[in-house]
Amino acid sequence: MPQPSAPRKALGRPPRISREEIIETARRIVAEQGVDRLTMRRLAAEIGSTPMALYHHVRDKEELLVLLLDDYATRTLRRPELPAHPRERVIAATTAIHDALAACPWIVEVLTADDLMSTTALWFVEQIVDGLVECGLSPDRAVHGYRAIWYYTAGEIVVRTTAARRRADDDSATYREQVFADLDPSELPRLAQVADRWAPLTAEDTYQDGLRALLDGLLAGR
Amino acid sequence: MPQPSAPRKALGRPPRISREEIIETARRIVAEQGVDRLTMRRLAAEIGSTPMALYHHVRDKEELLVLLLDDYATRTLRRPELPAHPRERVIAATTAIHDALAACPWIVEVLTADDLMSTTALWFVEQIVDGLVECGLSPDRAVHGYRAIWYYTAGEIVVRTTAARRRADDDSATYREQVFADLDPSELPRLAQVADRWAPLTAEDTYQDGLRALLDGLLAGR
DNA sequence: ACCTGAACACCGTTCAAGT
DNA sequence: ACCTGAACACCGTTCAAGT
Repeated sequence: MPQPSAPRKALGRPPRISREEIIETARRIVAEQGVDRLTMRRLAAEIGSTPMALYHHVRDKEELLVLLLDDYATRTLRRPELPAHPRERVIAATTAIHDALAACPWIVEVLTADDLMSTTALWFVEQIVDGLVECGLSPDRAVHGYRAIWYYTAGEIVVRTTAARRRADDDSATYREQVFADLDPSELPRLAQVADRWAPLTAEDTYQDGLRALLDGLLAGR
Repeated sequence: MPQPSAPRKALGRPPRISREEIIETARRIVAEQGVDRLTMRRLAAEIGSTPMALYHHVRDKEELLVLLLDDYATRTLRRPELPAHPRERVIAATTAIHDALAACPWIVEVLTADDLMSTTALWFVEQIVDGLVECGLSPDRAVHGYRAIWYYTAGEIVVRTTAARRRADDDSATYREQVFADLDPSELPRLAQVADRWAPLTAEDTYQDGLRALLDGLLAGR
């Protein structure tokens, strides 16, 4: 969401605060205290201004968050050397996005937006769609395939991040333990069977495995 | 999260409001006005009581939301006749959960919780894990497979729901159109190629296709 | 054009007291 | 045991006015 950088007529007051300064400060607050603490009022205070001054530079809090995600993406999403083999290229591009987002838990609030998180990410989407086409999918099926990959990836991040947050707040972990301990083996035999391994099993990072399975399935018989 | 139904000593004041009444009213508010409008204060007003009376029956707003999801699950998740064939059983059980959640957009706030949304859902999880085992996966791999399916499903719901919400607020749709219209075909050729079909393509419901692909991949060569 | 102050219309939750 | 009233410590945003 780049603001127009066309030279503006120097009429009226010179600006005291800039969009850049706002985003920079917001980034610091989020990094130090978490998204929950990022409020327009706190941000204004931190910047040494008033809440309303911010509204002259961003439309509302929603836009601020999108701006922040965009800033994060351009800052951390470096284009990697991608494998020549198209299937591996899809894996590598997807993993790059995944890892960048997963390292940034506050993103969940914004992430759940849509498929288009930032123009910076478009290059990665291009790699994925192109890789799928080179693997033999029609362009239309490649877009659908990209969507499936994105659902899987977004879901993994959202579920894991929220689970981690709960774990920090604690208490609900014990609730799950309780449920699994009380399972009736005659009614839910499989779950009873894996009950005591559930926590470590679901804690394992199987993102790549699932991604490869999904990709295999998308490309099967083509 | 069932409250203990053991008969309580009838000491002190008889309760004026019950947990059931709270959940019932909360459900009505959410149905009529959306989750955003569900506040402790509004709920209390609607119930003809004070905010603080609520805190005698639920720990906090978080718990209220979980209670509400649980209520929704037990109310709408009817166990369907499942196909005998294990692969199709996994599909059917997953789709049942998916459809119930997808019909309930406010869920996203709570859903992103963890893998354990409600004890009512456990039966469906059992069907999925068991189906995967019968398809030849080890119990451990079956749990991982279930997780991958859950990531995909949760992701689809979260992404679609939030996209729909944005569309209602509008304005960001035009932003995406703009981005796709301005694509540089020399830099992002595939995206440029599908740019004008992007909206209809991503609007298509391909949940089942992706799910089947994922399942195929999880079961491939086993 | 850019910023300020005051206000509006809210939140979730705690605390002390009442019945 | 259950409920009330008042208060605490906040929110995002609008509006009218100042420089």
